[in-house]
Amino acid sequence: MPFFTLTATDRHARVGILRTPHGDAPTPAFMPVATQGSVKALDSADLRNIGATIVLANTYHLYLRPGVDIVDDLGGLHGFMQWHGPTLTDSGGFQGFSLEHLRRITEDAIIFKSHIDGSEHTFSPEAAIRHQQRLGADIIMPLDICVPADSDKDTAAAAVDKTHRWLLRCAETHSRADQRLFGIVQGGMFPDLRRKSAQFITNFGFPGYSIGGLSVGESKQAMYDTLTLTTPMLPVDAPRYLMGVGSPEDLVESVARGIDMFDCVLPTRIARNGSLFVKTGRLNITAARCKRQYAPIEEGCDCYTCRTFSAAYVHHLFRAKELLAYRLATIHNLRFILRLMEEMRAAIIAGDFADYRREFHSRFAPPDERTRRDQKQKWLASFGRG
RNA sequence: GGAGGGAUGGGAGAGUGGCUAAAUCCACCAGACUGUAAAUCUGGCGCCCGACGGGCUACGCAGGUUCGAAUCCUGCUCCCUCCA
Repeated sequence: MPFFTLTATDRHARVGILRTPHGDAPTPAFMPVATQGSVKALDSADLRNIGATIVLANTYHLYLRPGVDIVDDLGGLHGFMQWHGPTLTDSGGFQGFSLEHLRRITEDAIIFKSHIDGSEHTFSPEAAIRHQQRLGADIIMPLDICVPADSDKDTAAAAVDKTHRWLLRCAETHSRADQRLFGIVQGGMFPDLRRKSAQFITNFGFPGYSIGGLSVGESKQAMYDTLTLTTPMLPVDAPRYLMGVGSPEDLVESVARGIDMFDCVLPTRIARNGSLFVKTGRLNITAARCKRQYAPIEEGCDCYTCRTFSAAYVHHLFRAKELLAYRLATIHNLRFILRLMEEMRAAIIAGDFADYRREFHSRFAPPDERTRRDQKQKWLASFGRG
């Protein structure tokens, strides 16, 4: 059986199936993020119950703690976290971006100063692959270089070239036939760089293609434009994975542009901070108006939280800082996203994805983009990074 | 009965003549979070106004000193500790 099969298309939007040694995952697929071997606040039974089919973990974090040898000893990621479905690991490339001030990049590797204890760790392309082979995920990523959205063209071009050189080294090191190594397209917001990257990478015939370097500070329009341009350059018969994306509106827009796989911390992170997805947008559950909302968070939602508890209860749990708040909120947000994926797949199969997309945007209001940008800056500043 | 100490904004608690509508923390109100250094962060938080400025009322109560008082003085009320 092939690794990936397309089963339906509706203009650019696609439905398919991903086959791995640990089971299948229908696409478009959303992968909840289990950075350190756990989708924060949930266990694998919860994941199964909300309909997750494939999850993502992070090589850098698991390498630092507990160490890939321990994960390996316990049967790899699957045995370690007792999730027996499909898995994917990120290489640590993104930490070269998110932990910018804790690393330096040479021709050979990304050299990190551990965010845990300050110790130094060299992530070469080869090491990133070796570690991922021990973690044992079904799909693995090459070590790439991700640059901020406002990078100038020289910076973005240099990152693309190095990503390409590293990709070859990763492919050379990669030896486990049961793990699929994807290629990653970079290129910042520059159409010609994206084109160049897509051409280079597709030349080598990877089983799947990731689009990296998006959702790194650019406007939504810039991201959508880059996707519109990049996706058609990738082979139709391989899965396209948009890395790190995940707001409901972005998922819909990306599926419309032909993306098959996603991962994002947004649903789980904002859940822990009391922001919950509902039909019309986001609901801050800690808001005073929820104190006496005896109805569920979202009427008609099929998640465990909404089937069982009132919004007032979840509101109370957050106010009281009860740990259950994080689990119930995470279950709700992930279920919202996974249901969104299910609905999109159904709409594509039915051939009315355009209607679904229109209907979605007519009711779902994302946060104001200016506010997002301003708040994000302040957030980074609070970390001592501007 | 005697000797001390104390009363500050919703709570705790700084502040002992102007830089104080009053630190800080909590609570409260609102917002943000996109391949997770994130159960985090950012604002707001006396009242009023034609508001990136202005006015009014405020630090137990009542007076007083001073150009100016939460801060000094007098009296009162209440609270706490110790001694009898």
